[in-house]
Amino acid sequence: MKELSEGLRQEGYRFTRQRRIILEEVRKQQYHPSAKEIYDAVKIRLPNISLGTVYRGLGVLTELGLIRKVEHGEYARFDANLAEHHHLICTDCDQLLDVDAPLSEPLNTQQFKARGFEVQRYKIELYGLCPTCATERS
Amino acid sequence: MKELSEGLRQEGYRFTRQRRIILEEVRKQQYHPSAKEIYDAVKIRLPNISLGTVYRGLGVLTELGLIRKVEHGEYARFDANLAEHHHLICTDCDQLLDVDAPLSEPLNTQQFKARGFEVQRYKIELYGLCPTCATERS
DNA sequence: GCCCTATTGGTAATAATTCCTATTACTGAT
DNA sequence: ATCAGTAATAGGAATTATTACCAATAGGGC
Repeated sequence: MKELSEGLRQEGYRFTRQRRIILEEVRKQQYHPSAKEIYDAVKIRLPNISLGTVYRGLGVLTELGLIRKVEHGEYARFDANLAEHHHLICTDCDQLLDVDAPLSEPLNTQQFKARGFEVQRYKIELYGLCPTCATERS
Repeated sequence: MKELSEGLRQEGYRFTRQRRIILEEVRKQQYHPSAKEIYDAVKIRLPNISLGTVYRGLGVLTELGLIRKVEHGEYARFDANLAEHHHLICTDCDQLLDVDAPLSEPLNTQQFKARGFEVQRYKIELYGLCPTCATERS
């Protein structure tokens, strides 16, 4: 949690019990929890926490780079897995899955510089069949 | 418009004046209009059209592949530019811009097959500085 | 033109996210 | 340790994009 308390202080934020527990709970989740799901999990430990605090906390954690926000579909999801990975959205069952593998050929971000874009990071979303649905089709 | 009328019929949809004009107006827009902006533009030509019809029309057009839906930020945006291109979200001014260039090295989608994923298409979102903001920084 | 059914318009409902305000709790300095 | 100043919180209400609903209308195959 040192990265949290120091990260917060560096940006002028405060290290609060709520934010610590929000981060802990996001890290416990396996599958891209929504703000509401995180709220429910945190609420067990902090029964008085409000949904607004969770939203604000998630925003701060995202800003600090301690979690990732995945915007897809009707609500945002959060992800504490910071290793390079991409997301597959199954066009059959509509699930969001991790593809835990870096690209075999990393994307050359320099190529966009010629057009004036300075790329800092990128996100790849793959659409197709997840392993389960792909098997069922064959 | 033949691709629209035939595409619609193929899927059991009907070719209506509303859908035709929605497509025409999306094609007129340069910068990823929102559903509301399309609604406003269509409303000039069809003053009685309802927002729900525009949403439904955009959904059908997206399903037929005649337009693309770009989900980012607080609302969805639509794009009639079907040429391969990617999107840059400027981390400074928060604008969504087209990067009208295919990748110098196309993404190898076969690499995911080994993990059981059958990739049909993919979307790359670049985050960084747009030409305007990049210039202002230097 | 007739009939069947998808579509429309208008409105109400839904749901994610943000906003507002009084209260509480850190923080840094004394 | 106490105090003052400031930022964060809880709780609820407000906002807003998107969907759902339903009676009336209009494609389009015959």
